[in-house]
Amino acid sequence: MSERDAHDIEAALGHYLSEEELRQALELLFFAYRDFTGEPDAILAADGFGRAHHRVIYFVKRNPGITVNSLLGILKITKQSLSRVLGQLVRDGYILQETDAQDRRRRTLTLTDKGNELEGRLTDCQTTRIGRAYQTAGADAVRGFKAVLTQIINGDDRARFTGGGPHTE
Amino acid sequence: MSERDAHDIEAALGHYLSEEELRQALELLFFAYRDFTGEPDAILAADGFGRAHHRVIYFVKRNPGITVNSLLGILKITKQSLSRVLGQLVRDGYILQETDAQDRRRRTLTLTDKGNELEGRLTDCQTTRIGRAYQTAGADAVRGFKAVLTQIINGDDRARFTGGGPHTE
DNA sequence: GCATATATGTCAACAACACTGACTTATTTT
DNA sequence: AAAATAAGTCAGTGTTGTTGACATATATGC
Repeated sequence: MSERDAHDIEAALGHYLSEEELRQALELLFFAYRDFTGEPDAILAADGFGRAHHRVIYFVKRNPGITVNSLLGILKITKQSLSRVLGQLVRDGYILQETDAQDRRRRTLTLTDKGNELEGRLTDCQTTRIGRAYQTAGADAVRGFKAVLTQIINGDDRARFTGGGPHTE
Repeated sequence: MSERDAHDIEAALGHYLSEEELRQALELLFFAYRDFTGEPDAILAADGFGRAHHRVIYFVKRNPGITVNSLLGILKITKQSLSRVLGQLVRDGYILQETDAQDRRRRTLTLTDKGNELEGRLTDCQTTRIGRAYQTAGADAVRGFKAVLTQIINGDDRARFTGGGPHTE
């Protein structure tokens, strides 16, 4: 069967979106994510950290006072995986961990000055890249970019982007 | 300083794109990529494979007869990292490796029937997700999605998406 | 008050996946 | 014949995820 035949059959079955079109999307996501994480990874490696540390620092910055459990909910990794990374960041003075006054079982997490400094350097890499892409592509494209990415995200986390600001539950 | 003041200062400095706007993009990429890779990861785990195997299978499917070196250029990992994964896939009968007739130093890679079957199952997960997102977001949004992602990709790989079909060099 | 649930932390073992560095073999190019 | 290229291999290391078992402190429900 030729490529042409395959396409005809696809169309006949009502597949408006060709396999080629969809595969292009897979590849865009692969290459974009690869390059998007490349620069921060290099900075982190210099401090002896990895991408997991970046994610923790980022979401603590975005959700000051977040609890360990909420962070686990965002990252969708195990407690033991987070513990190793979070423990390092607390020991090395990037994250401050305090007992919550309302519920003394909980530990609230906030960035120290040192943590804020590193977070800024890491995030700058990425916002600069995104900012350039946004400006080149234009405001209309940005709306489309956000609309499609929002739909790619599983329903339970999609609300983070359809409502107001960041939230943790 | 209030949030409002911060925004005013940002605007005064000519930052058309607010930090909030750009951080939202970072998060969209994080959550979308996390969920985008979640289902295939589960399928792969059942076969004793990981995400690295998926990438190899995918790009061999897309570039039949690709050489080891070209694959390294796409994945941007070391020869030793690829070797482990590729070796498994060849041994387990997912990928066929043949000496190139033109240049006998080269090994060309193609999927076996077994490899094609697995590739199909993995890609189906992802194209279904993307297809749904595309249909919900609409054709206009899809153009924006592609435009922004293309700009996020480093210049040397951007041409993959601005010209014709897939290529390997 | 006591039982239960929740939040957190920890120990141990394991696997996937990336890295560096050093080296070999076969083949092609100059 | 020498140099460059393509591929493969061996050894060691580090990050990041997993499972399973268990411990401690605190809060909540009856």
